[in-house]
Amino acid sequence: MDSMAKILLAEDEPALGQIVKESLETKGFQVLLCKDGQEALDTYYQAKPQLLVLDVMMPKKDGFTLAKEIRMQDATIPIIFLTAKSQTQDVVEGFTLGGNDYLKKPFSMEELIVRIKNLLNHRKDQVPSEMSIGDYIFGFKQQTLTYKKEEPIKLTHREAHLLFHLHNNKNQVLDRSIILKKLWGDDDFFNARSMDVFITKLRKKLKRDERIQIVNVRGFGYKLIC
Amino acid sequence: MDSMAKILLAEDEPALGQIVKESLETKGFQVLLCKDGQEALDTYYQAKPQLLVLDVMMPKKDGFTLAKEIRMQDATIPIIFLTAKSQTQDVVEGFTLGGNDYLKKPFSMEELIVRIKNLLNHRKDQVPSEMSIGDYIFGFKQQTLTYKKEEPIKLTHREAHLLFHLHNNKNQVLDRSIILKKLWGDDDFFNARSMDVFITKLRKKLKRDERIQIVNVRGFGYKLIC
DNA sequence: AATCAGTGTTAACGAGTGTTAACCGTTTTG
DNA sequence: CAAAACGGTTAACACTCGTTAACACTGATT
Repeated sequence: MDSMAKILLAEDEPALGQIVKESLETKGFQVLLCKDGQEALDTYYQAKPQLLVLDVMMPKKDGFTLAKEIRMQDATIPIIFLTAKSQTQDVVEGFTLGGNDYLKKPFSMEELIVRIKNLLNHRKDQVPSEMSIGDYIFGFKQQTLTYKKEEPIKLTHREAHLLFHLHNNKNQVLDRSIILKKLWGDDDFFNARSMDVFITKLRKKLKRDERIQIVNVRGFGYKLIC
Repeated sequence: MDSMAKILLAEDEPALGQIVKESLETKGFQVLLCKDGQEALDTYYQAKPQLLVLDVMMPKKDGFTLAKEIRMQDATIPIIFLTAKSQTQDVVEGFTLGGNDYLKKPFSMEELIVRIKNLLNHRKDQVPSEMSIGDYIFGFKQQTLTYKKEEPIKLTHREAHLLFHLHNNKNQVLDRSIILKKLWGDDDFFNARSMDVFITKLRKKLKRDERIQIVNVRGFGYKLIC
């Protein structure tokens, strides 16, 4: 299984990229090495790898921006970020949940391999594609909400991710800034307002079961009650 | 209350499973014994237990993988892992946060029972979602006050928390500074006045049942009488 | 190339929530 | 009794959030 896995590696420093590529290949992975973010995005669409290893600082498109675009296409593909130690902790942490992980440079190859194997193996188990919310069934990967036996309601990427995090923290207050960093990568005024819009959209789509509520906690965040 | 608690026990070794099941049953728990991870997952969905005791090493689906899936459904259900001593410490520790705990095999039944009771009791303290105050039903989680069969009155976050603390200390004087520190994080002049405003608001919303009163104890705090 | 549908962002306005100030009566203190 | 302290209540205010709609961007289709 692992032996066939296709890995996309985006690293702008040629020497490092080559070493990592070769090391991974000796472990039986197929490695696609890209030297900048744009090339990585193109390669992603073309080759559909099972896992991404992205340098954060890259020409043309940085790792986070790239990751966000790819997450629009695939909500669950595991991503490992390679970060320089100068990278601030909190920015990185915003990305580490979900199918993500990160490694600080310099890192050992063993460590990278362990994490790759871990993400590839446990992936299927980590995100059970369907979860129940009240009388709804929420298909995260399918991006659908199904009320009892009715026609599934389609969710957009943002809606599905937002609901996913709310559900993971159901009956607890989920901090605005945590959601914003996870979904938008940053916490600024406009993102915050955008998020409010999606809360409205989710409330509409969830209103068939009145036991389910998304309650606001002023100044802190939202709480999914079910 | 505990006596009615449903516990899911997943343990692949039949002899051990049977012993634990019977021991817990003599303590008044209802025990659902499953012999592998897959069966446990099915049983979980069907029976909705209040607590899980999972062997880590099991056929079909190991305890950690199982726990992850169940956590997607319920982020707060307490889980106790049973681990062989060969299990490395650090792997186990990754799972001990949240509502989790673990026991190294071999373990004593007393120890298991203590931990079960501990987790079940703590949990109840954490979220007794509904409590009755006179003829009202106070939904703390839902932030509502329902008088008999009428339309629920909505409470704001502050109102709900304030009432929650008053109710937790009903018929006793609750010190001003304690509430202020818990709800406002600090005890200063302005917060104190703000709190008085909320007391007024609560009194209004509680006035349908005249047996309920929020009495001021000059210089000390408030007392909820019901 | 032009149009269209889907998605996400920005803007604008109104409603909800919490804080502060002001005024009042009551109780305590000197 | 007068002054001070305390608390009740209301209203004004500032800030946050809910909601709608317009707009921008992307891909797909014709």
